Amino acid sequence: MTGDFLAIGELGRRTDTKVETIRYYERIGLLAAPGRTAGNYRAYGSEHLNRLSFIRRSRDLGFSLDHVRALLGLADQRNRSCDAVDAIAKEHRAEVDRKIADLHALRRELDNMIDQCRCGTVADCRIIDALSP
Amino acid sequence: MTGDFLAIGELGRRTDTKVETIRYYERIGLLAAPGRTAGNYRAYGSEHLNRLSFIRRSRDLGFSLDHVRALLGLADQRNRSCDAVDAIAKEHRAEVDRKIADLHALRRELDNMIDQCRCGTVADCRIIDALSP
DNA sequence: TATGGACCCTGTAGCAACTACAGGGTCAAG
DNA sequence: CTTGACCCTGTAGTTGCTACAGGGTCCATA
Repeated sequence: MTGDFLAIGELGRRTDTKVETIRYYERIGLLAAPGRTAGNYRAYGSEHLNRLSFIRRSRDLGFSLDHVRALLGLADQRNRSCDAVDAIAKEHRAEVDRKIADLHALRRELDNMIDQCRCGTVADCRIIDALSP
Repeated sequence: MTGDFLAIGELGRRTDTKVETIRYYERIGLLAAPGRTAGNYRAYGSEHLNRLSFIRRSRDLGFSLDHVRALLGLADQRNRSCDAVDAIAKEHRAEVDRKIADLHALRRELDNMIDQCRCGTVADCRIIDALSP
Protein backbone atom coordinates (compact mmCIF):
# COMPACT_ATOMS: atom_id res chain seq x y z
CA MET A 1 0.00 0.00 0.00
CA THR A 2 2.28 2.75 -1.29
CA GLY A 3 1.76 6.12 -2.89
CA ASP A 4 -1.62 7.82 -2.71
CA PHE A 5 -3.50 5.04 -1.08
CA LEU A 6 -4.08 4.20 2.54
CA ALA A 7 -4.67 0.83 4.07
CA ILE A 8 -7.57 0.64 6.48
CA GLY A 9 -5.28 0.63 9.51
CA GLU A 10 -3.56 3.80 8.42
CA LEU A 11 -6.88 5.48 7.70
CA GLY A 12 -7.96 4.45 11.15
CA ARG A 13 -4.87 5.98 12.75
CA ARG A 14 -5.32 9.24 10.85
CA THR A 15 -8.96 9.61 11.84
CA ASP A 16 -8.77 8.01 15.26
CA THR A 17 -11.23 5.37 14.19
CA LYS A 18 -11.16 1.66 14.84
CA VAL A 19 -10.75 -0.55 11.80
CA GLU A 20 -13.97 -2.39 12.62
CA THR A 21 -15.82 0.89 12.75
CA ILE A 22 -14.60 1.86 9.30
CA ARG A 23 -15.78 -1.44 7.91
CA TYR A 24 -19.05 -0.93 9.73
CA TYR A 25 -19.52 2.50 8.13
CA GLU A 26 -18.91 0.93 4.75
CA ARG A 27 -21.40 -1.83 5.45
CA ILE A 28 -24.16 0.60 6.36
CA GLY A 29 -23.38 2.76 3.35
CA LEU A 30 -22.03 5.77 5.21
CA LEU A 31 -18.54 5.59 3.74
CA ALA A 32 -18.17 4.61 0.08
CA ALA A 33 -16.49 1.28 -0.57
CA PRO A 34 -12.95 1.98 -1.78
CA GLY A 35 -11.05 0.17 -4.49
CA ARG A 36 -9.06 -2.95 -3.68
CA THR A 37 -5.44 -3.90 -4.13
CA ALA A 38 -4.35 -7.10 -5.87
CA GLY A 39 -4.37 -8.76 -2.46
CA ASN A 40 -7.95 -7.63 -1.81
CA TYR A 41 -6.97 -4.94 0.69
CA ARG A 42 -9.12 -1.82 0.80
CA ALA A 43 -7.23 1.12 -0.76
CA TYR A 44 -8.45 4.50 0.46
CA GLY A 45 -7.83 7.85 -1.24
CA SER A 46 -7.96 11.37 0.11
CA GLU A 47 -11.69 11.65 -0.55
CA HIS A 48 -12.25 8.81 1.89
CA LEU A 49 -9.99 10.47 4.41
CA ASN A 50 -11.99 13.69 4.13
CA ARG A 51 -15.27 11.90 4.28
CA LEU A 52 -14.36 9.88 7.33
CA SER A 53 -12.97 12.95 9.08
CA PHE A 54 -16.28 14.68 8.50
CA ILE A 55 -18.13 11.70 9.91
CA ARG A 56 -15.91 11.52 12.97
CA ARG A 57 -16.20 15.19 13.70
CA SER A 58 -19.97 15.01 13.39
CA ARG A 59 -20.11 11.99 15.66
CA ASP A 60 -17.92 13.75 18.21
CA LEU A 61 -20.46 16.54 18.21
CA GLY A 62 -23.09 13.97 19.03
CA PHE A 63 -24.95 13.77 15.72
CA SER A 64 -26.64 10.44 15.12
CA LEU A 65 -25.57 8.39 12.14
CA ASP A 66 -28.82 9.33 10.44
CA HIS A 67 -28.02 12.98 10.94
CA VAL A 68 -24.49 12.42 9.69
CA ARG A 69 -25.88 10.76 6.60
CA ALA A 70 -28.13 13.75 5.98
CA LEU A 71 -25.29 16.22 6.58
CA LEU A 72 -23.03 14.36 4.17
CA GLY A 73 -25.77 14.42 1.54
CA LEU A 74 -26.26 18.15 2.01
CA ALA A 75 -22.56 18.90 2.03
CA ASP A 76 -22.41 17.55 -1.50
CA GLN A 77 -25.06 19.88 -2.87
CA ARG A 78 -22.88 22.95 -2.86
CA ASN A 79 -25.43 25.25 -4.51
CA ARG A 80 -28.31 24.53 -2.23
CA SER A 81 -29.31 26.80 0.58
CA CYS A 82 -27.87 25.64 3.85
CA ASP A 83 -31.14 26.00 5.74
CA ALA A 84 -31.46 22.26 6.04
CA VAL A 85 -28.01 22.04 7.56
CA ASP A 86 -28.92 24.73 10.02
CA ALA A 87 -32.13 22.93 10.88
CA ILE A 88 -30.35 19.66 11.64
CA ALA A 89 -27.80 21.42 13.81
CA LYS A 90 -30.47 23.30 15.72
CA GLU A 91 -32.58 20.23 16.21
CA HIS A 92 -29.56 18.49 17.60
CA ARG A 93 -28.77 21.39 19.88
CA ALA A 94 -32.32 21.32 21.20
CA GLU A 95 -31.93 17.66 22.00
CA VAL A 96 -28.67 18.29 23.78
CA ASP A 97 -30.47 20.95 25.81
CA ARG A 98 -33.18 18.50 26.75
CA LYS A 99 -30.59 15.95 27.83
CA ILE A 100 -28.78 18.52 29.94
CA ALA A 101 -32.01 19.52 31.65
CA ASP A 102 -32.89 15.89 32.32
CA LEU A 103 -29.48 15.18 33.78
CA HIS A 104 -29.65 18.25 36.00
CA ALA A 105 -32.98 17.10 37.39
CA LEU A 106 -31.53 13.66 37.91
CA ARG A 107 -28.53 15.07 39.67
CA ARG A 108 -30.70 17.00 42.08
CA GLU A 109 -32.57 13.85 42.97
CA LEU A 110 -29.38 11.88 43.47
CA ASP A 111 -28.02 14.65 45.64
CA ASN A 112 -31.07 14.68 47.88
CA MET A 113 -30.85 10.97 48.25
CA ILE A 114 -27.16 10.81 48.99
CA ASP A 115 -27.25 13.75 51.39
CA GLN A 116 -29.70 11.95 53.60
CA CYS A 117 -27.57 8.86 54.01
CA ARG A 118 -26.17 8.59 57.53
CA CYS A 119 -24.25 5.47 56.56
CA GLY A 120 -25.57 3.13 59.18
CA THR A 121 -26.96 -0.27 58.26
CA VAL A 122 -28.90 -1.05 55.16
CA ALA A 123 -32.00 -1.39 57.33
CA ASP A 124 -32.15 2.34 57.91
CA CYS A 125 -30.42 3.49 54.77
CA ARG A 126 -32.12 6.50 53.27
CA ILE A 127 -30.97 5.63 49.79
CA ILE A 128 -32.64 2.26 49.91
CA ASP A 129 -35.66 4.00 51.42
CA ALA A 130 -35.77 6.44 48.59
CA LEU A 131 -35.74 3.64 46.07
CA SER A 132 -38.29 1.48 47.86
CA PRO A 133 -41.99 1.82 47.13
CA MET B 1 -56.38 -13.99 38.37
CA THR B 2 -58.29 -13.00 41.50
CA GLY B 3 -57.37 -12.27 45.10
CA ASP B 4 -53.75 -11.55 45.99
CA PHE B 5 -52.24 -12.21 42.63
CA LEU B 6 -51.61 -9.94 39.73
CA ALA B 7 -51.44 -10.83 36.08
CA ILE B 8 -48.49 -9.43 34.22
CA GLY B 9 -50.59 -6.75 32.55
CA GLU B 10 -51.88 -5.48 35.86
CA LEU B 11 -48.38 -5.47 37.33
CA GLY B 12 -47.29 -3.50 34.30
CA ARG B 13 -50.03 -0.93 34.77
CA ARG B 14 -49.23 -0.52 38.46
CA THR B 15 -45.53 0.01 37.85
CA ASP B 16 -45.78 1.76 34.51
CA THR B 17 -43.77 -1.00 32.89
CA LYS B 18 -44.38 -2.71 29.60
CA VAL B 19 -45.26 -6.38 29.75
CA GLU B 20 -42.31 -7.26 27.53
CA THR B 21 -40.00 -5.41 29.87
CA ILE B 22 -41.24 -7.38 32.85
CA ARG B 23 -40.62 -10.63 31.03
CA TYR B 24 -37.22 -9.31 30.03
CA TYR B 25 -36.34 -8.57 33.65
CA GLU B 26 -37.35 -12.09 34.55
CA ARG B 27 -35.25 -13.52 31.72
CA ILE B 28 -32.13 -11.71 32.84
CA GLY B 29 -32.72 -12.69 36.44
CA LEU B 30 -33.54 -9.23 37.77
CA LEU B 31 -37.08 -10.04 38.84
CA ALA B 32 -37.77 -13.46 40.34
CA ALA B 33 -39.96 -15.76 38.27
CA PRO B 34 -43.40 -15.83 39.87
CA GLY B 35 -45.68 -18.81 40.27
CA ARG B 36 -48.06 -19.76 37.52
CA THR B 37 -51.80 -20.24 37.35
CA ALA B 38 -53.44 -23.37 36.00
CA GLY B 39 -53.51 -21.70 32.59
CA ASN B 40 -49.77 -20.96 32.76
CA TYR B 41 -50.20 -17.26 33.43
CA ARG B 42 -47.63 -15.58 35.65
CA ALA B 43 -49.12 -14.78 39.08
CA TYR B 44 -47.35 -11.96 40.88
CA GLY B 45 -47.56 -11.22 44.59
CA SER B 46 -46.85 -8.04 46.51
CA GLU B 47 -43.15 -8.90 46.81
CA HIS B 48 -42.89 -8.75 43.03
CA LEU B 49 -44.75 -5.47 42.98
CA ASN B 50 -42.31 -4.01 45.52
CA ARG B 51 -39.33 -5.40 43.73
CA LEU B 52 -40.36 -4.09 40.36
CA SER B 53 -41.21 -0.69 41.82
CA PHE B 54 -37.70 -0.53 43.24
CA ILE B 55 -36.24 -1.45 39.87
CA ARG B 56 -38.29 1.16 38.06
CA ARG B 57 -37.40 3.88 40.49
CA SER B 58 -33.73 3.03 40.21
CA ARG B 59 -33.92 3.01 36.43
CA ASP B 60 -35.68 6.36 36.45
CA LEU B 61 -32.75 7.67 38.42
CA GLY B 62 -30.49 6.43 35.68
CA PHE B 63 -28.87 3.45 37.39
CA SER B 64 -27.73 0.74 34.99
CA LEU B 65 -29.27 -2.69 35.28
CA ASP B 66 -26.01 -3.91 36.80
CA HIS B 67 -26.23 -1.23 39.45
CA VAL B 68 -29.86 -2.06 40.05
CA ARG B 69 -28.91 -5.68 40.50
CA ALA B 70 -26.28 -4.68 43.06
CA LEU B 71 -28.66 -2.37 44.88
CA LEU B 72 -31.31 -5.07 45.07
CA GLY B 73 -28.75 -7.48 46.48
CA LEU B 74 -27.68 -4.96 49.09
CA ALA B 75 -31.23 -3.99 49.99
CA ASP B 76 -31.77 -7.56 51.11
CA GLN B 77 -28.88 -7.61 53.57
CA ARG B 78 -30.58 -5.47 56.16
CA ASN B 79 -27.83 -5.75 58.75
CA ARG B 80 -24.96 -4.73 56.56
CA SER B 81 -23.49 -1.31 56.54
CA CYS B 82 -24.88 0.78 53.76
CA ASP B 83 -21.50 2.01 52.61
CA ALA B 84 -21.70 -0.03 49.45
CA VAL B 85 -25.07 1.51 48.64
CA ASP B 86 -23.62 4.93 49.18
CA ALA B 87 -20.67 4.08 46.95
CA ILE B 88 -22.87 2.99 44.08
CA ALA B 89 -24.99 6.10 44.34
CA LYS B 90 -21.96 8.36 44.45
CA GLU B 91 -20.31 6.62 41.55
CA HIS B 92 -23.47 7.09 39.58
CA ARG B 93 -23.68 10.72 40.54
CA ALA B 94 -20.10 11.22 39.39
CA GLU B 95 -20.96 9.71 36.05
CA VAL B 96 -23.97 11.96 35.71
CA ASP B 97 -21.66 14.89 36.44
CA ARG B 98 -19.30 13.78 33.72
CA LYS B 99 -22.13 13.49 31.26
CA ILE B 100 -23.40 16.95 32.14
CA ALA B 101 -19.93 18.41 31.65
CA ASP B 102 -19.54 16.64 28.32
CA LEU B 103 -22.89 17.87 27.12
CA HIS B 104 -22.12 21.43 28.18
CA ALA B 105 -18.90 21.36 26.18
CA LEU B 106 -20.79 19.93 23.25
CA ARG B 107 -23.43 22.59 23.51
CA ARG B 108 -20.83 25.32 23.41
CA GLU B 109 -19.35 23.87 20.25
CA LEU B 110 -22.73 23.56 18.62
CA ASP B 111 -23.52 27.11 19.57
CA ASN B 112 -20.35 28.44 18.02
CA MET B 113 -21.04 26.53 14.89
CA ILE B 114 -24.66 27.58 14.54
CA ASP B 115 -23.96 31.21 15.39
CA GLN B 116 -21.60 31.50 12.48
CA CYS B 117 -24.07 30.29 9.91
CA ARG B 118 -25.22 33.10 7.65
CA CYS B 119 -27.60 30.75 5.88
CA GLY B 120 -26.41 31.20 2.33
CA THR B 121 -25.58 28.25 0.15
CA VAL B 122 -24.03 25.05 1.32
CA ALA B 123 -20.84 26.09 -0.47
CA ASP B 124 -20.14 28.75 2.13
CA CYS B 125 -21.97 27.21 5.06
CA ARG B 126 -19.98 27.59 8.24
CA ILE B 127 -21.52 24.52 9.76
CA ILE B 128 -20.34 22.34 6.92
CA ASP B 129 -17.00 24.11 7.20
CA ALA B 130 -16.79 23.34 10.86
CA LEU B 131 -17.41 19.69 10.17
CA SER B 132 -15.04 19.45 7.25
CA PRO B 133 -11.41 18.51 7.76
C1' DT C 1 -73.11 -23.11 23.92
C1' DA C 2 -70.58 -20.56 20.82
C1' DT C 3 -67.81 -16.70 19.90
C1' DG C 4 -65.38 -12.48 20.20
C1' DG C 5 -62.01 -9.79 22.17
C1' DA C 6 -58.81 -8.93 25.73
C1' DC C 7 -55.38 -10.93 27.72
C1' DC C 8 -51.49 -14.28 28.20
C1' DC C 9 -47.61 -17.61 26.43
C1' DT C 10 -42.89 -18.65 23.94
C1' DG C 11 -39.40 -17.56 20.86
C1' DT C 12 -37.06 -14.73 17.85
C1' DA C 13 -35.52 -10.55 15.64
C1' DG C 14 -34.84 -5.68 15.65
C1' DC C 15 -33.01 -0.91 17.32
C1' DA C 16 -28.07 2.30 17.90
C1' DA C 17 -23.50 2.27 17.16
C1' DC C 18 -20.34 -0.06 17.53
C1' DT C 19 -16.86 -3.94 19.39
C1' DA C 20 -14.84 -8.44 19.51
C1' DC C 21 -13.78 -12.44 18.12
C1' DA C 22 -12.71 -16.81 14.89
C1' DG C 23 -10.51 -18.54 11.21
C1' DG C 24 -8.31 -17.53 7.57
C1' DG C 25 -5.17 -14.74 3.67
C1' DT C 26 -1.21 -11.10 2.42
C1' DC C 27 2.93 -8.72 2.71
C1' DA C 28 7.55 -7.12 3.90
C1' DA C 29 11.68 -7.73 6.67
C1' DG C 30 15.37 -10.55 8.26
C1' DC D 1 11.40 -19.32 4.54
C1' DT D 2 9.55 -17.90 8.51
C1' DT D 3 7.75 -14.49 11.58
C1' DG D 4 4.71 -10.98 12.79
C1' DA D 5 1.98 -7.22 11.56
C1' DC D 6 -1.49 -6.39 8.97
C1' DC D 7 -5.72 -7.44 6.22
C1' DC D 8 -10.14 -10.26 4.86
C1' DT D 9 -15.16 -12.14 5.82
C1' DG D 10 -18.69 -13.37 8.78
C1' DT D 11 -20.89 -13.72 12.98
C1' DA D 12 -22.05 -12.72 17.67
C1' DG D 13 -21.88 -9.75 21.65
C1' DT D 14 -22.97 -5.20 24.13
C1' DT D 15 -27.33 -2.21 26.75
C1' DG D 16 -32.04 -2.04 27.62
C1' DC D 17 -35.45 -2.79 25.90
C1' DT D 18 -39.36 -3.24 21.98
C1' DA D 19 -41.99 -5.60 18.45
C1' DC D 20 -43.63 -9.04 16.25
C1' DA D 21 -45.51 -14.05 14.90
C1' DG D 22 -48.10 -17.66 16.01
C1' DG D 23 -50.31 -19.61 19.22
C1' DG D 24 -53.26 -20.55 24.06
C1' DT D 25 -56.63 -18.82 27.96
C1' DC D 26 -60.36 -16.52 30.02
C1' DC D 27 -64.64 -14.34 30.54
C1' DA D 28 -68.71 -11.84 29.12
C1' DT D 29 -72.23 -11.57 25.97
C1' DA D 30 -75.63 -13.34 22.22
